[in-house]
Amino acid sequence: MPGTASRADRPADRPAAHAGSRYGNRPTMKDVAARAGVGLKTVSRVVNGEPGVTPDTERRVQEAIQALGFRRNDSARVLRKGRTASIGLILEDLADPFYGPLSRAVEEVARAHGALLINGSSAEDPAREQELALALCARRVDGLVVIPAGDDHRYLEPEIRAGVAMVFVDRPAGRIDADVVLSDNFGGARDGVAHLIAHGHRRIGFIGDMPRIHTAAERLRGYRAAMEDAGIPVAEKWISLGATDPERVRRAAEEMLSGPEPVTAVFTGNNRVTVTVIRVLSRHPRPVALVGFDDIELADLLQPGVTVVAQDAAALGRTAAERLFLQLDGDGTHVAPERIELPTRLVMRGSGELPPVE
Amino acid sequence: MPGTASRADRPADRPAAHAGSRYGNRPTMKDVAARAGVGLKTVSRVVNGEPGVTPDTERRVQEAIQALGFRRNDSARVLRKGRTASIGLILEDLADPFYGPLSRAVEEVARAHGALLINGSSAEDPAREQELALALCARRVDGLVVIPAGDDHRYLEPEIRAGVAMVFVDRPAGRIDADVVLSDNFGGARDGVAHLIAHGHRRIGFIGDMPRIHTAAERLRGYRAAMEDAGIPVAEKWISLGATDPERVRRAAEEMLSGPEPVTAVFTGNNRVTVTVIRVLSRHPRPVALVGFDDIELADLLQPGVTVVAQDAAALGRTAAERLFLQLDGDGTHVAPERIELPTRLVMRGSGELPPVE
DNA sequence: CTGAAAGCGCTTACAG
DNA sequence: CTGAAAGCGCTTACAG
Repeated sequence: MPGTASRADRPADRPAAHAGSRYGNRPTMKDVAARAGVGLKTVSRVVNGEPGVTPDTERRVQEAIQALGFRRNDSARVLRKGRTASIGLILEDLADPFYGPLSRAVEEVARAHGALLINGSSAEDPAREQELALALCARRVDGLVVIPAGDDHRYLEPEIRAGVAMVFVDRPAGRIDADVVLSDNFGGARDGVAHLIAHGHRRIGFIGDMPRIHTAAERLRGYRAAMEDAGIPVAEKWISLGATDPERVRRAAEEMLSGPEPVTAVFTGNNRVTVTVIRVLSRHPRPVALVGFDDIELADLLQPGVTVVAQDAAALGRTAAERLFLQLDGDGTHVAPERIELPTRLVMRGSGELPPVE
Repeated sequence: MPGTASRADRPADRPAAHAGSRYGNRPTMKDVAARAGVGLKTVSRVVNGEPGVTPDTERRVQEAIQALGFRRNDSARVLRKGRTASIGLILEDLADPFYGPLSRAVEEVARAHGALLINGSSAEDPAREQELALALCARRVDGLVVIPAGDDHRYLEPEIRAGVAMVFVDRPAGRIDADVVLSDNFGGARDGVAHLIAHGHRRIGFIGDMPRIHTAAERLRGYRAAMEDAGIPVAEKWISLGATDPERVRRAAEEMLSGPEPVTAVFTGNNRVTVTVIRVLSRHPRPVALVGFDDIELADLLQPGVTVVAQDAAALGRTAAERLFLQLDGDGTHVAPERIELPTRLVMRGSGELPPVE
């Protein structure tokens, strides 16, 4: 007899499980209900641990679930419930050691709130950031943690109005009012450069990232402030901004280290720049002092140890994610956007304490 | 007049957007259809760029989309279409520099196939791995790339039967037949240890991860093979396996470096162990040779440079993800599980070429 | 070229 | 304690 009890709703000629078919052919609550001889709602109650099911009924449903290998389709559930229990994280590059701990911290907070994390790398491309962010919104993530690549986020306004929680980290949002969690880039850089000045340097180079990146601009501002505080006029040839690829950085470093009045110290604007400059300095004939923004692994074991302005990537991620869930878990009263700034820490290891050598 | 044209289906007293409500109150295709004065299917056609809509109709629909700020709910779309265009990646710890590039590589392949990536850290806990994997299956990811924490993956069999693509990376699947992408852990370790032997060492220590982890066991096997090939009997006190936390590793290293017949060289079983051992050796009175499994940043700048057996984390991720989409994009013919092994590379930088010092 | 009806797999709001 | 009906926001399969 065609159309058995358990699969009455499925034609016998339904294609077998294979790539391209609907989820193989997974059993649904309807299948479980048919097999257990109960209603759909009863299965739902058992699956979700809701009360009001007799032990005997429950047992029959559980047996059917086991026999069929049923697993609730959370994707369907979500459509009905409204919340997807997932958040998105858009960062520059998952492979960058700075973002690993940040990402992990966001994940831990999400996990504590029962949410999954969807990760995406913008590759520092504003168009790709936007594409990713909107794709995640289309998937209806509950919230988005964004490390901005672009400087105009008005494209997210409709999403925010629609109720998507949003927090920007590491760099502020562009042209919209939103929660932001930053390191004290200005203060950290100023302290790092002041540290070099305190050790007798006056010709200090600054090699940073592209100036359109907020952190790069802020750190440069810190450099200028420290120099100005010390009454040292800055020669523009001491400053080099641009991509952080090794070739560009190498050339920049070699240039400011040569000529009649070379710099005696360098302040590097982020971890990738620091690594390349360390390589250049290791082959340089005379000692040059170095302070780098961002900590790097093994910095303490180099000769000399690398002095850095360290920021706490995990704390940035954690703070941002907590802020996100604050928006999400609120009672509906609007949470006013805030700007949270985390302190940096000067870690002295030797390279920043070298005296100037002419 | 209550119930205007555009929102005829929404009661006037519908709660305003706030946390907890359904997606704020996003417009749906139905809203767009009402506003444009067309049918639902026409909106669907325009949104999905399907043919068969007159320019004039299309314009009206586009205007309604703009005015309402409509964005298609991909989560609903997915329910109907079957494929979610998302894959999951379960790894040990996103913050570990080894997994960053691997994860990024998986993301790039996913992106090329139009899929999003959901990341989860197992924290080396089999229970957490299972919880995560099943949660992702409940979300109906199309496929799963798993770096196993546990050694029994039979719990995934129903999911595989249901059509979820699955590839294991870095470590093999436990007790199920599935695609696996590995580095040549045995061969790499054997070569690394043979390299130390070739430089005159006989008392060589091995400090590795917990033996239940496949990579740790394989690398130890490589160590033993190299020693046996050279006819060197291994003293068990030269071998230390366990957690990779700095304290444990430090004690293990100090122990085998002390006593009447200390080791003259150490082979370290992964990047975290290597870093700690470098710290120990930097304070040790006499030079000790070192070869580490996994490359580490700045290894070339240390004194001496650190010789390593490098594996290509990005290639592992890329290969695994490509294999996953091979399963997914297939024509339905079953793809037989394969075991793919990627070569490692011995990178000589100095520490592995030090002669034995008694 | 266009649209009404049915359905994806669940939950909600009710009614018994 | 239990279940039939309606609905979440889309797409599919048809019919005009």
